[in-house]
Amino acid sequence: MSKGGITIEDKKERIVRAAIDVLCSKGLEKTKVSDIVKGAGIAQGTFYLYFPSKLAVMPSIAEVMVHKILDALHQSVNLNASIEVQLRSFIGTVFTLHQENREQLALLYAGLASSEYLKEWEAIYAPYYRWVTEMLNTAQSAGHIRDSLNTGRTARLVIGAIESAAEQVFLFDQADEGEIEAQAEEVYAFVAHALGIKVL
Amino acid sequence: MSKGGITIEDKKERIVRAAIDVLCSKGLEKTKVSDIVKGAGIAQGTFYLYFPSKLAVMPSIAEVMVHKILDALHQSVNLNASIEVQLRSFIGTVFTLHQENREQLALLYAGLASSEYLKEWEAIYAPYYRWVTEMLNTAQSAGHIRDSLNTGRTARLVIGAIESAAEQVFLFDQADEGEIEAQAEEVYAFVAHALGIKVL
DNA sequence: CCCAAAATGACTGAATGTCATTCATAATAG
DNA sequence: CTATTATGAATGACATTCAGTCATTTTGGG
Repeated sequence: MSKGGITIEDKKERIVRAAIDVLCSKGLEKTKVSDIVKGAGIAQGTFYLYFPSKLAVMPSIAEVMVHKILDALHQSVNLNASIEVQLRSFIGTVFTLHQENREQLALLYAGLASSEYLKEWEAIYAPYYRWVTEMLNTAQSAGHIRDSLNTGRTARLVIGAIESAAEQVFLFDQADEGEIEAQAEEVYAFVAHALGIKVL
Repeated sequence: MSKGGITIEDKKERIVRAAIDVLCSKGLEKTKVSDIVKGAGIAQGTFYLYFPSKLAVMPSIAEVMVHKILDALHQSVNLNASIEVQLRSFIGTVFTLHQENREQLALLYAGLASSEYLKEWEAIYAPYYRWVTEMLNTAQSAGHIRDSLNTGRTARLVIGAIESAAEQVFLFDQADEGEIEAQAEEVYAFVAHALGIKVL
């Protein structure tokens, strides 16, 4: 606010935070820019100094979410463990994240899909894809998964499969614990076979 | 327009058709209800006799798209062929459809994801899931795919994997022919292994 | 150095224009 | 004549814009 340049109070960040808050509680359609600026404690016009339109916040929100996912994965997936164990924690983590952030994630898909922001998805997801590709590379070098797969392409397929499975359980059904567990187990078997995991 | 009850000119259908047209060319945000009614040749207010809001057309559009997908699949996938051949035509068909209707499909994801219509996805996709489940059931009974998989759950995973692969090629990249072919081949291998297809 | 004067640009919020939605009325049909 | 369906102008809600405000920084004359 004053002193030595520390508290520059990044407005953009505050807007994104407020946007996530409001959007999650009111949904995409019912969220007014006036709600967001109220949450961020700024004036209506200020919003437009940082984003050209209401929807333009979406890519920033997406980045925050991908960060969250990667953080969680870094923490829970032990890259030195066997590929089976890694895959299980991967799936568990994604499922937990979807359970805890279903609104945010639903929001994300809606917002990014809308409008012209689809293209940005690729860039935003890039670090996620890279991380999984790396994981597959290691496993492949070690001879734990089939040689015939292309790790880059397959990373996307793995992510797609696991995320769509998680979405289905948490977004559409209000599934009970057993249902969730069964779905997680099914994805595990599906992906494990797809990767051609070799039991040693 | 008059005669014996034949040309009742289903307004609802005309609205949906017009909506698909306009939405595809202008995108979700830039499409005005006035554009849709102009395309359908009706008055502004008439729209609201058939749909409670602009977004409410989305589920109807989704139904049309799922119909289109199922029609194409019925036509191209020979249920008497081996599961390998069925899977290949399945993938080919989905890829072709995504190539030819990328705007419609992008639109669809955006529109359904928006707002409260997410829940309807399940119902709209049901026949699609059922069809794939049936395909897997047959293959499983014949011992062509692994016994351990649950066909219902796996049907969703298969659809998810194939569709997300197709989206990625056509929505984000403007991939060349070779890239598309490579992606299709990779999904085939992925799903074939996932299903545990047994070579006879 | 010191202090006005001038420049800067982040910030504001009322004003504007664009739609989605509604509603009083008209047309049509049974 | 009544019920149903259709109309399109009127309404109100909002996203976006813009003419200013104000704190801070820069300038240059003493």
